[in-house]
Amino acid sequence: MVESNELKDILCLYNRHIEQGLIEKTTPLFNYVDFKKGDIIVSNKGICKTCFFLSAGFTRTYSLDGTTEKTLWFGEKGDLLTSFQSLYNGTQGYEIIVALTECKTLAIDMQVFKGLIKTYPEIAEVYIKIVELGYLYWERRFLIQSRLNAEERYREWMSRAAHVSLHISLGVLAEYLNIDQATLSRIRAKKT
Amino acid sequence: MVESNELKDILCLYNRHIEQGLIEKTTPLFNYVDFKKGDIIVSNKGICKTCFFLSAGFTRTYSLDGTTEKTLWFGEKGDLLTSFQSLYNGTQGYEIIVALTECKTLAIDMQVFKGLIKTYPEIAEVYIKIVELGYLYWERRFLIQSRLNAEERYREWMSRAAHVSLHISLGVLAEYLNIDQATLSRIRAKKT
DNA sequence: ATTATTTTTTGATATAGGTCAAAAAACGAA
DNA sequence: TTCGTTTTTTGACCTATATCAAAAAATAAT
Repeated sequence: MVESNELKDILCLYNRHIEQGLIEKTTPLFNYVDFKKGDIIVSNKGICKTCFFLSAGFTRTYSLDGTTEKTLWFGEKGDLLTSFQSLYNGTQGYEIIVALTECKTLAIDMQVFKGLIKTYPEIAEVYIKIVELGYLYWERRFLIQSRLNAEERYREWMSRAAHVSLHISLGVLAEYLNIDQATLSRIRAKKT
Repeated sequence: MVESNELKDILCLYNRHIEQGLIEKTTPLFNYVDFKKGDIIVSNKGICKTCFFLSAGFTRTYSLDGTTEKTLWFGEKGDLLTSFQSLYNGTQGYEIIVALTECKTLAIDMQVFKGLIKTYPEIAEVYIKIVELGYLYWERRFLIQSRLNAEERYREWMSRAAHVSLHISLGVLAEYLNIDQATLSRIRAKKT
C-alpha cells in the first residue's frame, strides 16, 4: 500500500499545485517495487509496460551500441524510469536501466499513467515538466559535449554530481563523459 | 485574418485528432507575421512574448557564447519558433532566431498560447508532442556529436537535411556540426 | 566590368586525446 | 591471508582534427 504522501512528494517536484484529492485518488494505482544493486529495472526487450518513479537510490541508463554500452543518464530521487521510446511512441525501447544501489520505486502501469495524463490536466503538467526537464538535460549535455574539453567536462560533472560518482566506476564515468578511461584517469590525477 | 486550414495543417503535425471546432475557435488568436531573409524573429533581449509557428521558409537558431555564435538548430515548416527558456520558465531566453529565407509564420501571444495548453487537452497534446520531439532532437544530436567523427556527422547531416544546406554557408554548417570550417571543406572535397 | 568583400580552399603545423599494453592497485571470495 | 578478478594507473605512440595563414574563388557593390 503506497503512502499517498510519498507519491505527493514526488509529483510535487514537477507540479507544486496538485490537489490532495487527486493524490488520494491516484495513489492506489501505484505499487512499491524495490530493486537490489545490479538489478535491471527497465530492459530493452519488448515494449516497456511499467513506469517507475524513483523514490530512493541511484540508477544508470545505458544503451547497447553493438556490444559496447553507452551510458545515457543517471537517475536519482524523483526521476521517472522508463523507456521514453515506449512512452512516446509505444514502440520497443533501447534503454536499459540498472540499479546502482538499492532502489525504492513507485511503479505504475504505463497505459494507466498515459490515461492519467489524458484525464487530469494536473498530471499532464507533471508529465510536461518531466519532458521539459529531459529536453533541457539533453540540450545541456550536447552543449557540454561540444563546447568543453575532456578536463572541463570532468570538472563540470564533479561540481554538479559528485554524489553520483560514489556509486560508479571510473570506467562508467569515462563512458558517460565520452572520455577514454586512461585519459580520465590522468585528468583525475592532476591537482586542482 | 488567418485561414483556419493553415492553422489546422500545422497543429495536425503534432496531434492528428484535433477537432474542427477547436481549430475554428483558436484561429482568431493567431496572426500572420512574415519575415524577410536576415530578419530577427526571436531575440535574446528580454522575455520572449510571442510564439511563431513557421508555415514557410527556413530559420536558424543560435546562441552567443561571448562573441562567437553557436548554431543550435534549423527551423522548417511546422516548427515552433520561440525561446524555450521563456516558454518553460518565463525567464529571459538566450536564443536568437533569424530568417534564412523569406518566412511566413502564424504568431500567437505566448501567454495566450500557455492558456490554450492549460485549457484544452488537445492543445496540451500538441505542446507535449513538440517538447517530446525537442527532447528526441537533442538526445539524437548529443549521440551524433559524441559517437560519430567529423566526416560521419557531415554525411549523416547531408543524408537527412541537404535541403537546409541550400540556405546556409559552409561556415554556419561547420559551426552547427562542430567541425572546423577548414576541416569541413576538406571533408566535402573528398569523393563519396 | 572592375573593385571590394565575403566565403571557401589549400598547405603546413600543432595538439588533445585516443589506442595498445603492461604494471599496479583495489576488491572479493575461499 | 591468499589467490583470482576487476579496476585503475602509467608509458609509449598515433591519429583526427584544430589552428594559423595565405591563396583562390565566389558574391556583391559601384
